[in-house]
Amino acid sequence: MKIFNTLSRQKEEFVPLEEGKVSMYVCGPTVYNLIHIGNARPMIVFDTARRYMEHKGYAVNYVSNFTDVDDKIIKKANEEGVDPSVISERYIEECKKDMQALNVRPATTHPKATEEIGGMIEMIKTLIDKDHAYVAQDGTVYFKTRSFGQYGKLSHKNLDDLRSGGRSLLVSGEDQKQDPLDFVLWKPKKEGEPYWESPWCEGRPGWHIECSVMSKRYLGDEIDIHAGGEDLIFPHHENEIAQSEAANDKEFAKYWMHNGFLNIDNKKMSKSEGNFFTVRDISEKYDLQVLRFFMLSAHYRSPLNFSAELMEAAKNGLERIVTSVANLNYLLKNAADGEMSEDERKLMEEAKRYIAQFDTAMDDDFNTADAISAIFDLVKFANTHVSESAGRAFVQAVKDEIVLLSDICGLIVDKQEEILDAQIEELILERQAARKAKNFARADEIRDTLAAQGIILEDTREGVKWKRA
RNA sequence: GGCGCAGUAGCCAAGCGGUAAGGCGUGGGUCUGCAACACCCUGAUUCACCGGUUCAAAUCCGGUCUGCGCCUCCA
Repeated sequence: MKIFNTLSRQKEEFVPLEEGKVSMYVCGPTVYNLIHIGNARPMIVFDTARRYMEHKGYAVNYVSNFTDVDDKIIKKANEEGVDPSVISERYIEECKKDMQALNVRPATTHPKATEEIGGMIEMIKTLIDKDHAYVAQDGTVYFKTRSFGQYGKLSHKNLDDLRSGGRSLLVSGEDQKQDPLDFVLWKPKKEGEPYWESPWCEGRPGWHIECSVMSKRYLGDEIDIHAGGEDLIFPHHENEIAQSEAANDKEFAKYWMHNGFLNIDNKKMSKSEGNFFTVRDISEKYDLQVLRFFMLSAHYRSPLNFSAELMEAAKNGLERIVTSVANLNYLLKNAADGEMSEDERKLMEEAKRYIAQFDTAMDDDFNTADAISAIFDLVKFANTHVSESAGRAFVQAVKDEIVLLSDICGLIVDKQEEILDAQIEELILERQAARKAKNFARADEIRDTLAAQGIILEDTREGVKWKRA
């Protein structure tokens, strides 16, 4: 399995620190609002990476944090006149709902920044002891960026370029920095802000130190994979590396993975542009499986454009897979028991090729676009070769394959059959009778009535089927 | 200014040295009372443009054009 490592800017063969195990940290959202569809991309793609690695037999320890102390949370809390924890708890719950609807599995651990303050103070102490950090007059603790020789290795920037970047780095309070490149580890509280006691002042942690500490606590000093959006490369991840490696004297993460950005109608999503969508917004119009399918249809490192037309196309594409599985379920009902025939066995051998095709794609830096094309090939195979005459074992085997591959992508394609209420059931029967009597006007009338209720009827060779619109 | 990414059919998107996957859409056909599903056929003599390397290039090198991202909170 190869993974594109931002550190080397190359695909590298994945070799875990410990055989059979993977430790993975994914930077999670700041919970001050409902998550937007851009937040959903890393959740979906790295959840898919995790699922694939588990499919390959790795035990994956997957950690993803919630940043629950931050300016935006405090601002919102002040607006509502409530404690910041009310805001963060609320949006953590909402985020978990969205994740579930996206079929993103919960992490092994979801640490919260506010519950890890002790560890942060410890790490900051260590950094001060090692002379990688210093305390300014007002109690702010800064990381001494130039004390970490490898600073810039992830973002491939050199310190002098950063300095001569043209922009003034002197924001308020910046003048007490020894160097404009230094960044905050701990900052003093302001009036009305939540704060914690520390050896330096009552205050709260800087953003970057959170992830260094939570990663260390739940995964150890050295981890296999650290992931997040590409915008986090600099400064967030660069700073994490500096903090962790300076404090622990070990390589922080072996592989750094970054997903590309999601644009809306070819523009960056932003509230001021009016093209800002939360996951919740999308869920009102689509099953979120469609969003997931859409995001996996391109490579995770490519920029991805979101639009209504593209969602429609994704919806239809996913539908093709779901329909195929529904057909197989239908065939399963009346299929004959017994061993696979010789022909079926041969066909199954052929079908195995698609699994190999899928694995090859995923092994190549999680090429989900290619992997999904393998699922489509399998669907075509099923639609062509599995018919009423097929035996149960064969139908089941083909279905299992489609479901397995879809499941690795986190796509639910085997829809549980619902029980229709008696009234609808009766209408369907009445329609059948009408059709038999060639009373098509009545038959169509019933079909329209049910369609208005969101139930679509299809008369197939094998009988009447229905599905939800 | 620094660093980086992208440009493949109407749309989306793989391929990254061996002669263009897949999906959506369009049009035609088979099936069907009709519709839907499904299946078959329909699509780039060509991969932004110009040069170069090579037996061979969408794939490598150089240049041009266009779009985009990061360098500040941001997935």
